[in-house]
Amino acid sequence: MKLSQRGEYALRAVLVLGMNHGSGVVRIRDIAQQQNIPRRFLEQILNDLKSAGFVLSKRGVAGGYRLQRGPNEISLADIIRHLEGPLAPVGCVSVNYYQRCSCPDEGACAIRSVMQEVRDAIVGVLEGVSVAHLCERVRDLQGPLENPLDYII
Amino acid sequence: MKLSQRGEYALRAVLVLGMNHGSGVVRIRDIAQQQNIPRRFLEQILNDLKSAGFVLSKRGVAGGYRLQRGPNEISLADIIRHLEGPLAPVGCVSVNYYQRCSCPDEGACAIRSVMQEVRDAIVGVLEGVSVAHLCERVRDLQGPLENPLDYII
DNA sequence: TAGAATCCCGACCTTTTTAGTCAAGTATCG
DNA sequence: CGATACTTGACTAAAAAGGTCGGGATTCTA
Repeated sequence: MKLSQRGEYALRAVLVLGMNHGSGVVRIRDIAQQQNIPRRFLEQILNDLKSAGFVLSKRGVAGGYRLQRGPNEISLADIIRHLEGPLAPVGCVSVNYYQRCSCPDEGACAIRSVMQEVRDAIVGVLEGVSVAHLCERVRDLQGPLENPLDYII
Repeated sequence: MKLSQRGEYALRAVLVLGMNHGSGVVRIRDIAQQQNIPRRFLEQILNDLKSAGFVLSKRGVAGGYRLQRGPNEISLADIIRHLEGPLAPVGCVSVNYYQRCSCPDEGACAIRSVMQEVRDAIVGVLEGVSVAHLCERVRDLQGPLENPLDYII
């Protein structure tokens, strides 16, 4: 039931971009430094997020990344699904990535019905939280600061 | 956010033992056949469940496995935790297997607070379902049958 | 228009995990 | 005794995880 390191890094990076939304692009280097993420690895991840349409990039000297859509249009579920595949604990209860399992009778499988509930619980939380919500939480958790740049994400 | 094949097999096997609780032991072979689980692999898994104290075994001709504790004393959370480790999606919100993560300030980490909720949601379901509950669901899902042996799990 | 900064892309690498398999041994029943 | 089951530990192949690296393509600025 694990989120991979890659997935966690992606969320942290997106959150940084969320906090800086509206004020130009942010460099990979800065995100990596602030978040303790290996720079080269983060490059790879952001590239992936870019081809998935979550972020945009700008090349050259004043280059960097920013969110493509608004922070309130991206849910954590979206991001994690793209990076990790199904949110469901087993394929046979996944809505987006259904896969039949090897049990004798799927329709009457009790384990499946429990996993269904687990899936719904997970999705319920993750669909309900957008990047914008996440940014709000950052502000709530850290109290009001003078300078937006001082927020530690 | 995945349950491994091994974990799924374990749950299925335990459920079979749950359904047969009180009527002696069940052979590996029978569980494997009924549940489409590779026999040798299942041996390994049951052994693991045995050393963890979930099941007991009996050797020899009329040998097999049965639950060690009562079906209502074993929750799915227990089993999965033993097999897969933490239920939490990230180590920094795990109660039983806590591990610090690399983010700058864990206390004020917004992602962590969301993952906390995800963890609680997962644990909420899985702690609440015992093997006995699972057996009930089997009966509910399949309707009342003549012979207890006819239940397909 | 050169050069520095930045993203871009694909290949590569190492370690760990997953999903099994297998052989030989030990206990038990009849 | 001998057939039947569990026991134990080693072994393996394939995939995933977690990165690293070199060199290319853009863009800004002096």
